[in-house]
Amino acid sequence: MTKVKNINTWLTHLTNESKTSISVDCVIFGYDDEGLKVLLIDCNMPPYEGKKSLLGDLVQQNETLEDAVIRVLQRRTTLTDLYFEEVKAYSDPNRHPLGRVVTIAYYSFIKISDYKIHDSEDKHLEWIPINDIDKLAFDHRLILDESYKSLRKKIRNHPIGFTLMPEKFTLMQLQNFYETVLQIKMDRRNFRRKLNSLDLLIDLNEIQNNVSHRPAKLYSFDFKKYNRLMEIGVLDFAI
Amino acid sequence: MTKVKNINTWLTHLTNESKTSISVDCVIFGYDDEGLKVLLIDCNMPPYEGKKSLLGDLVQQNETLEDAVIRVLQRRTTLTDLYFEEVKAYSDPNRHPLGRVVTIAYYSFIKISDYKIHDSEDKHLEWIPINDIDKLAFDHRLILDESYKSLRKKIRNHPIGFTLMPEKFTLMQLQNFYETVLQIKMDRRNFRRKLNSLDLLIDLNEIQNNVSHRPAKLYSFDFKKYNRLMEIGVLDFAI
DNA sequence: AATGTGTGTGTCACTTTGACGCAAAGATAA
DNA sequence: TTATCTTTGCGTCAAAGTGACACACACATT
Repeated sequence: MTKVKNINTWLTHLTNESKTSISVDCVIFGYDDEGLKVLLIDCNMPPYEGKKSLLGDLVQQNETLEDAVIRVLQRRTTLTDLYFEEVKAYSDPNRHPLGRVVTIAYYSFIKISDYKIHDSEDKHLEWIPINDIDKLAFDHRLILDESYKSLRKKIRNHPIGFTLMPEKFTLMQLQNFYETVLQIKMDRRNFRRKLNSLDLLIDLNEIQNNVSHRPAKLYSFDFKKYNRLMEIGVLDFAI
Repeated sequence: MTKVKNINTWLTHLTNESKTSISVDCVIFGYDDEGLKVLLIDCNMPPYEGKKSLLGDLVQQNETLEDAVIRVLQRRTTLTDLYFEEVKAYSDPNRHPLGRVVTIAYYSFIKISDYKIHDSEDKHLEWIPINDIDKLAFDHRLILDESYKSLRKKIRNHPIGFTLMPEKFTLMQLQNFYETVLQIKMDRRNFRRKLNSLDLLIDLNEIQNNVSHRPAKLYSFDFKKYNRLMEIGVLDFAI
């Protein structure tokens, strides 16, 4: 009987030769009234000098990948309730000039105003509008593209968008958000009908003021109701 | 200016201390007329003696994760056109008794009849019906559950199912497949209408014979048309 | 008082979905 | 030969959802 070497069956020792470095890379999407942006950092590493890259770091021995992601995300933010999703692992042996580094990509999505960048130490850190991004260092352009695709899919079925709105928002602000992120146009009346049928918006009985046109009504999102419906599994959230 | 240590910005050397072992684990789903099964192997590793585990292996220095998956899948099969999907990375520092092993989980889905198991050397390898699986070694039960969830989602929007049918199949065989995998009941007439509206089945103008009831018509799947429609991006595949 | 600008609303035609019953085809048993 | 069994194949109806589309209103500005 041929002994099939397999890490899940027989005892094997883990040799150093087969160990590799693991990193996490985060596509940090940000939203503000200017649109959708991604947080990028200057990369000084040959041969990618002058290019920008995603934020990431090596995973330490005693932490999970998620721990590492939280570390990367929290280094420059005061956010505690961080949202992130795993996208994919990238493992081309030549993807990193320092040697073999397998990276797991994640994306996050935050309100730009909640993200405090300490200018003095982070001159090289910048929010770049998604449509202005050209080539990136490493395979980060690929990672970005696949993450963005993943985000667009996710956002239609999960209320991520609402966490990025101000506490009180108008329906037009919300629609702009979806149009910007999804890069599509939506019909105003149909959008409103859809949102109405979800029945997850709270009409605050307030209106905008100081706008030079008919003021819009303000709403907030009913997170409580959303969570309740999700728990009992009765929610068809789709925008 | 505080230098932010970051693998994507400044040169750092990759120390051995931060390197870890990486493995891939494959949830190999199989389908035959008895239903949906998973290929499992006996695990002799303390403390999991007597339990079963997924198939997996360590990732070698010069291969991608996908290479490793193909290696694991092809060890016991003659299949060449392997389908697999990445599910998620599992990185709990204590998930493996041999030491730290980060694993990336994949699932595959094949026709059981296409999978040749060499009995003599693989007595410990077995197809287990999905509903008969109890606890597994390591965190493999969790991996299985999340993979199965992922598969159920995928299968409604991708024609994976058709590759698991015999070349010629009846609509009832196809419906059974979806009912088995999704673990739901479907209305026969509505199912047929749906399939018909997709317009991807070829009516072979043949019927079953030697069945003790009205013989069903035989169909095959129009992979050519499917691929053509996918390329031009005009296909709303949903079952 | 007129203008500009974004807000708020309803309808119609079309498609999709879920629920549902009955006759036909072949094999088998009486 | 006939009756019975089992599975196939088909159509309709009501309900819900989708996409397209136009006009009056409210506020600020001039």
